[in-house]
Amino acid sequence: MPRVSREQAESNRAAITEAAARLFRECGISGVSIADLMAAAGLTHGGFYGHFDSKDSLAAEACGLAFDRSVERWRKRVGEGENRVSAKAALIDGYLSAKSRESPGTSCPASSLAGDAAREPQGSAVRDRFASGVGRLVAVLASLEQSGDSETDRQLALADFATMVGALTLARATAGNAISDEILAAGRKRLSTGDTAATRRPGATRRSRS
Amino acid sequence: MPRVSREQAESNRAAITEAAARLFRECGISGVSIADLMAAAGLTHGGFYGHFDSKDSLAAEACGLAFDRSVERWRKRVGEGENRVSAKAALIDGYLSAKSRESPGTSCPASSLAGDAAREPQGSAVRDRFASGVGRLVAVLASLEQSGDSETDRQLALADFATMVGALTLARATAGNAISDEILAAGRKRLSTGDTAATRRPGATRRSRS
DNA sequence: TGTACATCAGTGAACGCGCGTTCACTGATGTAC
DNA sequence: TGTACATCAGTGAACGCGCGTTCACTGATGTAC
Repeated sequence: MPRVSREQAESNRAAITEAAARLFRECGISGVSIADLMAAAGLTHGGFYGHFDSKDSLAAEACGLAFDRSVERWRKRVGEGENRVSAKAALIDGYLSAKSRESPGTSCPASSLAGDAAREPQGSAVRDRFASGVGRLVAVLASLEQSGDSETDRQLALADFATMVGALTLARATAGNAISDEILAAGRKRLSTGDTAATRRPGATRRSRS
Repeated sequence: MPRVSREQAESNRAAITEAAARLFRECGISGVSIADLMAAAGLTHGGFYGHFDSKDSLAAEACGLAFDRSVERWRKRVGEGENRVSAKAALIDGYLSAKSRESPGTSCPASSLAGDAAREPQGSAVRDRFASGVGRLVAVLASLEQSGDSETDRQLALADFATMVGALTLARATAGNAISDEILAAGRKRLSTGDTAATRRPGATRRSRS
């Protein structure tokens, strides 16, 4: 049955990358074997090196693909929002949801792959894709801020993104424990109302907002 | 040379756990072998099962130990602060520092082990220790809030902690790229000034604070 | 206190297993005429 | 358009390696008298 059309081969390659983008996010890069990956794409393991130089090289491509998809989805949601505030609220509520917590394979790679990326050697392809992906997601978030100053917008977006990634990551690591839902809720509240310790310090007046 | 005093054996066991608490945070649980661990404790790999039932069982103990140390350090810093505000500022500045980013082996396990914990099966000992550790760190943070309402204090602490963990995790995953420092700085600013998009929305008045 | 012996902490070889990677092979695809 | 042949995508066995775990062994420690 071997020797397949060039078109089919290209589609097989894409299927491997797609499977990798999902499985690496679900199980970690070292948690998935080449055989697992190929089986998920409907192939046997031997053909792998006809498509990729190494597992690492696939990991970099899969990481890039996962970020591409996330950026794409964020942009789409932003386009659907009535205004920046509601678009941002939709993004945050989707991000910090139980559904998102339970589907690491299809949700934000900045959360599901951060641990893997942190342990890749500096200068590795996976790390490069990761950093670039984070930058692109932050840029989408920054486009929704309205401080009037682009530097401030970026700082706000970076802090918001850190809260989103931290809350989702911790919620996943504690799933099954009551604190997991609490973390998601606290993250949503922080990002929608802006409540922080500083705005809550005694003597500070709380502003109501629409 | 074998057969060592009971006292020495106990100290060897402690050395293995200490090494594991450091190496697991640095390299991930699956990134360190039993032989690595034992060598780091000055022993050979064969003696491992005289001390622990399995690698998993050691991982749980090491995870617990790492959190114990973090909680201890946080409490100590809190005790040293002149007041709650300055204690919290010291905690945050230490947490979101380049030094902390570069020393995952001795800093907060909530950041360095979150990815590992998320991929452990639910109900596993490692996950239990992780969730319990997160709860204890959040409790220390909550004791520094002063909203006047303990439920609110807890929510503020959970959101702050998510920001801290997210910023440190992302900073580690992007270390070597300019965005890494930006993330740490944005996290520090958010947690010290309370700036969020909501407090920055046009028309919102910023309060100055001491 | 001193002696004789049982215990058991640590050693290092060995186990089975799964991994990333390689390779000889197959036979449908693509191409040259 | 049809034929003959070279190409090469995919197969499955095999490779070397490192892993978690087991085990027979050693000899200092701890204990019973």
